[in-house]
Amino acid sequence: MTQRDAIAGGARRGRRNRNPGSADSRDAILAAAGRLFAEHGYDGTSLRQIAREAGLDPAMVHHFFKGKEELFAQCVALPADPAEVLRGVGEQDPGMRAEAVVRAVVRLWESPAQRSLIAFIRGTIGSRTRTVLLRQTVTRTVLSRVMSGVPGSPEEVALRGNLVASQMVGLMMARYVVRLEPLASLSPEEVVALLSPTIQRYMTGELPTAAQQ
Amino acid sequence: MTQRDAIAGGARRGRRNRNPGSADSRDAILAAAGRLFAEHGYDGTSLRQIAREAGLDPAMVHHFFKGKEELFAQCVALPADPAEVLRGVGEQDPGMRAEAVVRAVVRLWESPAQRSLIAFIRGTIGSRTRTVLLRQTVTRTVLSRVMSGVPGSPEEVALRGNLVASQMVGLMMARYVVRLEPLASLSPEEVVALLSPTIQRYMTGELPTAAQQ
DNA sequence: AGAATAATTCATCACCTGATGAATTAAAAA
DNA sequence: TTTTTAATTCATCAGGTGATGAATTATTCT
Repeated sequence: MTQRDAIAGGARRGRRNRNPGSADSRDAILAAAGRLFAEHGYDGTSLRQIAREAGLDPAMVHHFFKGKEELFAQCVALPADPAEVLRGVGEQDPGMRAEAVVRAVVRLWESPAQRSLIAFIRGTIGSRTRTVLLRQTVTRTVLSRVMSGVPGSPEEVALRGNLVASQMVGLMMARYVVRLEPLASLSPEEVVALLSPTIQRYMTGELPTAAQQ
Repeated sequence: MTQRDAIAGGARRGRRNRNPGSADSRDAILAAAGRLFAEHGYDGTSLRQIAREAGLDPAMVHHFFKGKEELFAQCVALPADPAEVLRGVGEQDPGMRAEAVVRAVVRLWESPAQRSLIAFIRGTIGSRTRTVLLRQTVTRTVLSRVMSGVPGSPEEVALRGNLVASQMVGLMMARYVVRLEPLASLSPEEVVALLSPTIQRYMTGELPTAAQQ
């Protein structure tokens, strides 16, 4: 009598005899992990919570993923290819590029990738070592595309890129992470209209220097 | 022979016979906790790490503080009284207030409170529940002061406040948390000069609306 | 001097964490 | 059909976590 007593709470062992219509266990884990990472951050989320949320045994997580780090990476790596999100932006004339940049970023954050992005932010900001990775990603893959072709010395362009990044990061934090109202409820186009002038000034406008005492 | 063998590694029990010039243990704990919370966030920092960093027994933490939550609160609550930091800003004419606002914020972040502020950010962003607290703090105690006396309907002023917050939050993240270069190395006055026009426009300038269609 | 109080260490507790390996069962491949 | 592979559960490990209570020693109060 190897068969378990059906009345005893524990689920039967072994492979399930059918996928009852719903998604794969692997996807269930990814979905649950995405929600929880986005809500409680990396350290604040345990594999057992994820398994419980997905209705599975904790060991399944290790069966499908090498460990917590890999699961987090899988949850967070998908959001979007920067090259894809910023497609066409680099070819726009720098003097009119701001609107395209803001629109691309807002589009991305309105997409289903939003949860992964929030998880990424929460998981990344929480640790200094992970923050280094964020900085490299931002400068090498995002800013290089956004700022390509902008006139000026390399240092000046780098500074302009930093300013652009500061406003865009602030937008993401305020609108999507902290959810300040009424900013969080604005339509995408309203956001584009409100921020584009700032971004354009940072990219190609006049940059004031510090007043000499 | 209740006395411990001096050769055995363990330190002698009981109260230390003198403060050898250095700071109190309580302060050592606060200092170590501040550093570690700022570096690894709330969940990523353990009481044992803090005690080790401070050169003390882990039980000391519970002797001086009720628990981890209270220690974090003590580390993070001190940074600054918003009323103090923004002293005088509210009385400035709204049409010329931006510079004062940016300068006050940058001054605060250049002060010794910086570590606590970073710890606060790291600890707060990591969790959704804590983020709610951040939102209330920002809107009720900071924005209300910054935006007092700005003309316009309440909704419009709230939106302007959100925009100001988005740029200031972005500045803090980019310059102090992520440390984008060259922005992180600029002098305070250069930062003030670069950001003030944006802040002023958000506070009292023209706000473009979304283009129809 | 004696009593009260504060600082310090130690030995634990109960719990949670990520991880591993074996056993069991179904599906897929041969 | 037989074999192989994949999915699932269980029992468990070693270690870290926050927390507590008692024992020990010094300082301070009376």
